[in-house]
Amino acid sequence: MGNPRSRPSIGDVAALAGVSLGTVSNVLNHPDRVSAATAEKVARAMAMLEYLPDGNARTLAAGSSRTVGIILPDLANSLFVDVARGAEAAAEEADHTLMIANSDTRLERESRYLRTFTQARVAGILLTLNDEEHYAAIAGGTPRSAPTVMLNLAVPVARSCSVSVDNALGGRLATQHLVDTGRRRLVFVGGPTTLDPIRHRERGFTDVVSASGATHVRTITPDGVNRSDGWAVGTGLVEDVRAGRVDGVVAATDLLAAGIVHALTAADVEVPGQVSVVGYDNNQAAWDSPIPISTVAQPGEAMGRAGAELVLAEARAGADHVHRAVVLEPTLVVRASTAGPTALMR
Amino acid sequence: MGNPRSRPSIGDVAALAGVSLGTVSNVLNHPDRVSAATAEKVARAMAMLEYLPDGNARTLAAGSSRTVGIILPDLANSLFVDVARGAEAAAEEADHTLMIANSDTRLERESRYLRTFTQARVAGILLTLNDEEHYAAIAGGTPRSAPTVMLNLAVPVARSCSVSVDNALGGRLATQHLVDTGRRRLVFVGGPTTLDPIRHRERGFTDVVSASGATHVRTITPDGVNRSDGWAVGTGLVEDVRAGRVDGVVAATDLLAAGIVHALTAADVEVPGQVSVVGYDNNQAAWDSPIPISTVAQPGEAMGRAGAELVLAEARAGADHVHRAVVLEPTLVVRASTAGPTALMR
DNA sequence: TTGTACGCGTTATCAA
DNA sequence: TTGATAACGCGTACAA
Repeated sequence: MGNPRSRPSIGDVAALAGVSLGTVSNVLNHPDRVSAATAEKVARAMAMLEYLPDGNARTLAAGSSRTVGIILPDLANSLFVDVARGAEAAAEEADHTLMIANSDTRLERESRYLRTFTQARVAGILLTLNDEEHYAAIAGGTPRSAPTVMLNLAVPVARSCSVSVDNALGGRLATQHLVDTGRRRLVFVGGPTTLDPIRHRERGFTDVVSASGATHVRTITPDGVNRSDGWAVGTGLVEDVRAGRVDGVVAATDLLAAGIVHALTAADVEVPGQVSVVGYDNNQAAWDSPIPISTVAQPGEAMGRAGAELVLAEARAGADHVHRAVVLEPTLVVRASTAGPTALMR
Repeated sequence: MGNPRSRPSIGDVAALAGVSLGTVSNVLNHPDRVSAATAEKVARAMAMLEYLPDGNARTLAAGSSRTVGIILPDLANSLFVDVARGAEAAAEEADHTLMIANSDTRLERESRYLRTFTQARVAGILLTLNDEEHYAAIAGGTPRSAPTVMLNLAVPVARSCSVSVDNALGGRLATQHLVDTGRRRLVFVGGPTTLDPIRHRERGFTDVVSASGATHVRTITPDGVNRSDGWAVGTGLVEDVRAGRVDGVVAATDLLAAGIVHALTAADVEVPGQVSVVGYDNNQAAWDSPIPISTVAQPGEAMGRAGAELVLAEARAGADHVHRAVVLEPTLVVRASTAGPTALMR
């Protein structure tokens, strides 16, 4: 069994320890069924040979592996790094391993990694999407696979578990904060409307605006949600702010907000003196901005953790599992970009 | 073969297509050995059953998988995200899949994921370390495994391939730039001395200092390399700068540099008017700082790409592979924190 | 408590 | 070109 070039197999261990093959397997998977003495012998043999069980053979025989796969849309976004952290912690506690794949928000890659994880027979898959269309495309075209929970996107609970953040609440939080600090002429800066979370944030915005009697001056929809897009938006807002037509901005992402603030201050508009700006995500971009930006923090780690726990629970439950939709709550983080006019940055 | 609950196997496809099992395998792995007509039949059967080959059985039989594993120390550092990107691109071109694991710089996790990848029989492993001690610990205690290439740390070429960046050159680049712009009283801000790359950066620093006749005022060694550490360092430098004892700072990371600049400007010290500051890594922190920070950019994507190519080459070559050590060159990125005194931020 | 034999889904070899 | 069959390394009933 096993020529010297290949890695030692369970048979080599058995031979060296002078026990049967099944016994070695037992010390690995059912230590209780084996006497302390033999367990010891076997352990020594394994150490001598530097034996490492073959995961593929194991998974093949057992039916599923002790790995959880997570598909992330953007590793450059610290939110998703937090998600990975949380998922990993939960997986680790359940004695599982987390494997991360980066989809770059591209549908083709999302489904490719989904396929890869499925073929690997992972115990569960965490799929992080922020685009409704991608979900629709994926929900249709994928063969039955491991338990999958959707992260960051609320989906019909009939189809799968999901963990999402209440984006409408986040929008309300940001907007209410502006209203509470005396702002009345508000602008919402969004992004591509296919991005589900952003649509919900805008809904929260409009809810508060109408309830509070503030004015929804307008919604601006840049092509993207990055700093450069924000810069363009901010430049376009300069005149409105100077004329007193706008005194508050809710941006759908921190990068957007950072760009807006940058453009505004570059034009000598005072933030928050003349206009307050709130971002979203609590990215590094928010606290790292010349004027630290107030923002809505998403519970990334909690999301990852909840996802991993759900998917593992589903893996255990099997057929009689019922899907659950967990909705987490974002929180407001107040910084200089919305403080009172006196709290200018020094 | 296969009760209705489990996924269809290659046997089910064979039965439905009316061919033998081996033939189905051939259309999958050796399409040339099969007639167009049967290939067509089989393809149709696979589609009907939504057949997906089992990766574990595949690698078990074939000996190794078409997956490359990468162990990253810190997903929050954009450098490593770039590395992952490059590795993924190269893997994809070779028709392989990249799996990412996050070690958080913890030795225990580094070796755990190494074990996981080894058990999974991945085609190759990319191990990103920045601590010499961890390398020593790992080089000793790991059973023979898949081809492994070290990223970010130059190791004896006798032991494995590696892709690293010339940190001494980076240190020279940063320091020479300071000297070229008229700075003479220089401080190096490092970090834990077990961090190999940082030691090399400091060596580059001292090389240029002595060659140029500038003064090495001192080296400061904070506990960590983050923004808060930088803030503390910057605060401590205020008096030295005011007194003209220090006019240039080379920091080992951008976060450090950002903290230093932040502390300095908060104390009304002009950057770069009174003191220039250079960072390292070209992180988001560098261009996102109130005063954008000059820095040394690491070729992260190139590093990942080279690593993946090396590891795949080694996997193909087998026994007669000879290790190679690739050393990449960093580049200087000049921004406001070192521009002439007139180029103050507005 | 320990050993035997079979099955997991695939690849690869060899005949036909 | 196609079909039968022996590995691949391990988990697990079942028998001893």
